[in-house]
Amino acid sequence: MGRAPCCDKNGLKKGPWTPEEDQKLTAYIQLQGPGNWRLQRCGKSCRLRWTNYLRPDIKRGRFSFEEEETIIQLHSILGNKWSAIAARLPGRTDNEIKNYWNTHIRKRLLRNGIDPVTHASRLDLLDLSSILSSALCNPSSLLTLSTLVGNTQALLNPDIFRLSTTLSSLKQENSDLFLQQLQENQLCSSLLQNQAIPTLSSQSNQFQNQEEPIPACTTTASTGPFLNQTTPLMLANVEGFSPNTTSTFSCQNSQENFVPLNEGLVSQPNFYCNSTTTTNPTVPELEEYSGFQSANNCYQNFSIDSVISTRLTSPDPLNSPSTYVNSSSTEDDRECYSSLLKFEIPESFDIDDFL
DNA sequence: AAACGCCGCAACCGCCGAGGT
DNA sequence: AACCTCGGCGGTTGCGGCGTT
Repeated sequence: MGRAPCCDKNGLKKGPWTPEEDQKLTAYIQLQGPGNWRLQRCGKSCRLRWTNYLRPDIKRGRFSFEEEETIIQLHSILGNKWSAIAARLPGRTDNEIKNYWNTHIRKRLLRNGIDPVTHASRLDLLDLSSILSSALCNPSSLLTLSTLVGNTQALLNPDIFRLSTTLSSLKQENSDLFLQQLQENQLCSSLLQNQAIPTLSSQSNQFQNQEEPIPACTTTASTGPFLNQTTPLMLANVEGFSPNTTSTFSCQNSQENFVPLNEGLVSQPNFYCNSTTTTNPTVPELEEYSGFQSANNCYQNFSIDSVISTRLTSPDPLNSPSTYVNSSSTEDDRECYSSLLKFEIPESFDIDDFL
């Protein structure tokens, strides 16, 4: 206990590495191989520099969407075992994954109402706007939402409860009008057209029939803490976020039919928004990132995060940042949100009443 | 243009276990 | 058995870049 840092011994150099030092270390390792990390810096520093930066097989650049999903899935099983997670992500280091988790994924999970430690869905963390926007665009989810909220009173947020109950009653009282409004909407019309597209349904049959229980995970994740802790809530959420709904919405620049909502309500729409589809959205592109594609990816099948995260840029593994919507969004983001929420709200629906 | 604050990442720190003496 | 060294790991920090005011 309390041992002095190794770098304090012998006056070894600390701090950022210079290109010359990098060259030296690389040349040394190419000659001698890794190990015996005692050069002009402490062994630890040399080893870290090599494993985290100089190693030739390190993959540089942004994490791809698939990598992100893998990290989340593995984290739900392994916890903060970064080295174990890194071992399953070729070219990525534990340090890189750890940093990415702390700076990106963790925040995103929190925004989406998921505890990043337990991966449990927490309504008290969930952004109310997520629920509202999804519920409004998917009337079939209203009752599910109500059920979800009713079944989780321990976590109940009064705003969410009011939201769900009011939306449910709204749907029941004015279901014809409500559905008509949605169907007349351009985007929701495209939803109805796209529902018959087989490529989506082929790999997400478990979501098609909402009466059917989602099959148990067949991977090793089935025994992990994630499923045990989160399945009930996740199921409820997934029911509300059918892949059809997700695939329907896309970025369009047109502002027609857009009814501005309260700023807070549009801060976090729940649909992937690929920049490549801004003018001509296509189902395959959305499908690619929908999170429902991978049949053997257990986490994706259950992850609310997979469903409600909003991707704004193309997931080019090298250049594209994995940008997700948050409350401090840019103008571009807002433009995207605006088009995402191109529907009309029935007059009887009082937004202010929710807020 | 300058000041300020935020964010991301590289590097460091402290602890632990394995292996050697 | 006790001690030491080393490699490995997760947590934390500090600096530089960038955006905002």
